[in-house]
Amino acid sequence: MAQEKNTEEQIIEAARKIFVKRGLDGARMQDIADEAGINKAMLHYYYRSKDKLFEIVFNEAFSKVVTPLGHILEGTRPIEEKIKEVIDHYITGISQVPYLPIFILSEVNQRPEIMIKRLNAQPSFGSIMNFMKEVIEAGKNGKIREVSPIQLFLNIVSLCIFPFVARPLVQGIFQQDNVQFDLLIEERKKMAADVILAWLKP
Amino acid sequence: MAQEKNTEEQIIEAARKIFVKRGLDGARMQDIADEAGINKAMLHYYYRSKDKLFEIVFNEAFSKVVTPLGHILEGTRPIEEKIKEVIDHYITGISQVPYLPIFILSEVNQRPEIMIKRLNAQPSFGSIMNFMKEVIEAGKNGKIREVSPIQLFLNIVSLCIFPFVARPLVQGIFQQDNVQFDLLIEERKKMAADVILAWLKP
DNA sequence: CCTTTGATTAACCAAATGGTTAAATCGGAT
DNA sequence: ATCCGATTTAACCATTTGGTTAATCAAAGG
Repeated sequence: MAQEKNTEEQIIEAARKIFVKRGLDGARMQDIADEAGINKAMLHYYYRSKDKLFEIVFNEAFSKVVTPLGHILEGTRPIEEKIKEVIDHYITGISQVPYLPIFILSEVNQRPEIMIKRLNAQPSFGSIMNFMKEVIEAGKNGKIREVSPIQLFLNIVSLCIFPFVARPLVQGIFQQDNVQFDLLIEERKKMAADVILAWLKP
Repeated sequence: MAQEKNTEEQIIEAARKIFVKRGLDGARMQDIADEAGINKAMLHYYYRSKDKLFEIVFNEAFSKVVTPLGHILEGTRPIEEKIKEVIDHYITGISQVPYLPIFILSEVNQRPEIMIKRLNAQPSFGSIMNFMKEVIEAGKNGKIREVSPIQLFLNIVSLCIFPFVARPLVQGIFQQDNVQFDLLIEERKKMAADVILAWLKP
């Protein structure tokens, strides 16, 4: 193990790894300690309890995956451009942390409470609401087909995230190795935008 | 609790409820026993171990959610009709068991092994392969745009399943109650097909 | 040096958990 | 009524697990 770093950050790194891989219920404090190469008591010395430690890891993951959705849709370019860019950026971003979406979705489905606080303390969804208005506007102006902005948003996120969440199934059913899967994801950056824009064409 | 039924089935029902809600790691044998209104030892009397019991519940869930994908695409009607129908049927089907997709995806991501056996013992994916050929054929004939059949398949499944998997997030972000969410799902039966068919238009 | 203070560890603890067992109970056949 | 196998239960067991504690270590300051 690469020691050297300060204990606090070592612990967080280890906790990230174990919690994300095994979930809150499946993770063992001892495993986190082992992963960090330290004594189990240190976990409690620095972070009180398993729940507290988990909260930190979860919030961090939530920020990486959900928050970008709030920001990335800002700007003043035409809506088609925005959509193209958000899809490309988002898939690229998730590719760096492909195991986070299923982690978040699993935990949020099992314990919706952990998300409530986070959403409230997260006013960045204002920009999503802006995007919604923009969609309605563009629909009325005939620039795009008139569609439900929520459904549009859901469609974009579905096409971007689902493949990562269903990865083992996809690879199992279509007998893909990791290289093939990465290629499939790469293709989707352009394709997902094509799908959405074809639908939006007035 | 409604007693009356034979113990074996009572246990399975209780196990379904607890495992699907809490996952393998989060589920407690005692909770299953309580839910079934029987002694914990009965679980082992009828089903040896927690893992064995879980396997039954998981396989059952897998059949309900994944297997239909293999069957529903059969038949000889034009491909656009098939897609429309598969989407409508599939969303309707999942609506009856909306908590199963996240259960399956969570478990499969945590323990891909449990899926491997199941996929091998499941030759019904032959019909998916048939569908793939059909897509390529239709592409060459100019009936639809030429697209990767795997991506098409993934797009369909993404649009159908993701909303159920992300339900707490969707309801949280857009402040929807259950009625509104059901409405959103109902809308998607037609909309998801529109999205796919607009993309496929040659 | 010695003391102090924060960091670290081994040992420990109580509760929870999956699983077992031996005894009790039930139900039908004789 | 009695026997016999299947079913059911309470009590028990070993292990795991999150968490605590008291002792040790190490560096800083005097």
